[in-house]
Amino acid sequence: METLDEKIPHFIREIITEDNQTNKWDNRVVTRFPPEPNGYLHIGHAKSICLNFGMALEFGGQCHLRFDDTNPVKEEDEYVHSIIEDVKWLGFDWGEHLYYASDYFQQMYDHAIILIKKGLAYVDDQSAEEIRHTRGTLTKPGQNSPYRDRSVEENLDLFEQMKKGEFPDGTKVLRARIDMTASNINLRDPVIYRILHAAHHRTGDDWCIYPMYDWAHGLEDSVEKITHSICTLEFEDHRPLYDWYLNMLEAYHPQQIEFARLNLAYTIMSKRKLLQLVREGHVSGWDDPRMPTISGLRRRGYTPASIRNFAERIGVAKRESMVDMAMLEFCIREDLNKLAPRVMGVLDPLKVVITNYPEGQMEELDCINNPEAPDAGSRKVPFSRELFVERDDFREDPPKKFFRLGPGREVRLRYAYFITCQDVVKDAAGNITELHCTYDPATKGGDSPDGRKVKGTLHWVSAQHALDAEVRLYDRLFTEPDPGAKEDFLSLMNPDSICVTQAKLEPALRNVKPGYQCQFERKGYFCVDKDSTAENLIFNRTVTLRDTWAKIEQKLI
RNA sequence: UGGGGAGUCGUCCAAUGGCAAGACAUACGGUUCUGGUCCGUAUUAUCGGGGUUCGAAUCCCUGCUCCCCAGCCA
Repeated sequence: METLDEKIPHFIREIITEDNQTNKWDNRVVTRFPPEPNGYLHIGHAKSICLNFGMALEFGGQCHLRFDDTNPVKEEDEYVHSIIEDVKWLGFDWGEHLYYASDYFQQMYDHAIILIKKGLAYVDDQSAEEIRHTRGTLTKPGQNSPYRDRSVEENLDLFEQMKKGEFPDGTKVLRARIDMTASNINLRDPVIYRILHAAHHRTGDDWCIYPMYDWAHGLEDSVEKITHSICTLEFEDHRPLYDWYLNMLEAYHPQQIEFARLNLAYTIMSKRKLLQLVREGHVSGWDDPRMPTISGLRRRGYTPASIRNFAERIGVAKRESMVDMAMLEFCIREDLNKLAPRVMGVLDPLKVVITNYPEGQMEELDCINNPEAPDAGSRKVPFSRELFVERDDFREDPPKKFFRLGPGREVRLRYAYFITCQDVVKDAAGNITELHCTYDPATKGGDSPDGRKVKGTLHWVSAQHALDAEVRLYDRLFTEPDPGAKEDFLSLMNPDSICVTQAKLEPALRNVKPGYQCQFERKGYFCVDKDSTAENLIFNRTVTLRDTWAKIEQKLI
């Protein structure tokens, strides 16, 4: 597995290095990636995955994949499968260490009993609403529950009855007995167990009480002997609770470390909102190529290495930030530039007739597959009298610095010939339908023996040999940098986030299969979509090439 | 406004009292049969105010701004 050579220093790397020096964990490094299976993984999770697996790899440790499945009403098997697939695809290996929080339900229950016996937990009969009211506010302390001082025996008995299903949902909870006046709200007698008569995707109807995150998570980390429990910033003020539980239980006690989650401009990272996009059909699914999900990026043509490199480049810190999409795009271009074979495809075809080229003649021209990879060799591409070029490569009235085709202008057809535009053919409405050009037979292959220079080189395909294909061009999903900040984020969706065109491709692409990636010269990197068939080729544009001309043109306007 | 965090180029992110670095982006130039790639050059930053120090992004004081927390979600 290849990732960036340069390791950018960050505080977590530093902590682990220091822990190893001081022998804090007997030189063990055990991390974990603990997703809740209630949605598909996104690029923000990729950052966490790369961090957790990356640290384990770098320090010769181990990273566990653990499903934090403590809430049966939101979790589904489909999600665990997608998560497994995505983490694997990113290139990481958890070995034997695939775990589920639900595997620890009995242990968690046993530990709860220990807590009760220590007088540190009690069964509360208050309703959710009452609990909310007595919790106090940010500035006002809470009040003790009237059930707070039940005897250990009564708590034990009630808790057992809760487990046996003798109470309906919401009628009782088990709470930690900490401090209702704590300035940290998480410490105001947090709920440990709630009653939920719901089928769990793995344990079925075995349980009708389910542990809350804070109770479950520390215990999971503890039984797995995690050393560094890395999570995001919003759990910072849960750490005192994490520590309290483990201390009271006198259990093995990992160190929780928080870092800033990834925010990417012009997209959203909230699972809830992503789910909404899927459920309401604003996108085609979790793997819609416009989605910031791992599966969406994969379908879009992003490679695992590009995502890992991205994760390394953006670094790890505690300050909230918004990463530029340009960074991600740079990473995928960088990777695909080395790997992707070049091919010619015309996205918006304009017919060109080479008037002095013999009718019925065809020749096969040598084209280099990848100038970045000499070993990739070359291929033959058919050339004939009628071709397609990109409509945008011709201007009837060329602006300044436009090097492409225009009336009377000469350009090179890549690997083919120099051609000169002689005539512009239009329909009754004035639309350009065809260009009549002449070619210089002496320039075969694309070089002029007389040393004549030409400023533009165009890609092309032979009309009679061309393949038809559907090409899907993607743009950012939202029109504003931080759509997630608005509740009404749907109104910020980019109406042009997908644009479908009928393209003409060189025939070598006839048998490509889903997942195949290439560069359409001068246009961008593309991959064959999973819905593509031999009869109906479908390509997704992964990312455009850097486009200097577009910038120049932008400035002219 | 109680508690917990965070403020360094446009965007990410380094520096651990000793020359404010790198990447992306941007601009310009070179190379080029992709206006791609590659190469070179350049621009731009320590939240404000005090203090300590020979020396402060870093330490102290003070102010400001931003983020998170009042689920029987994670």
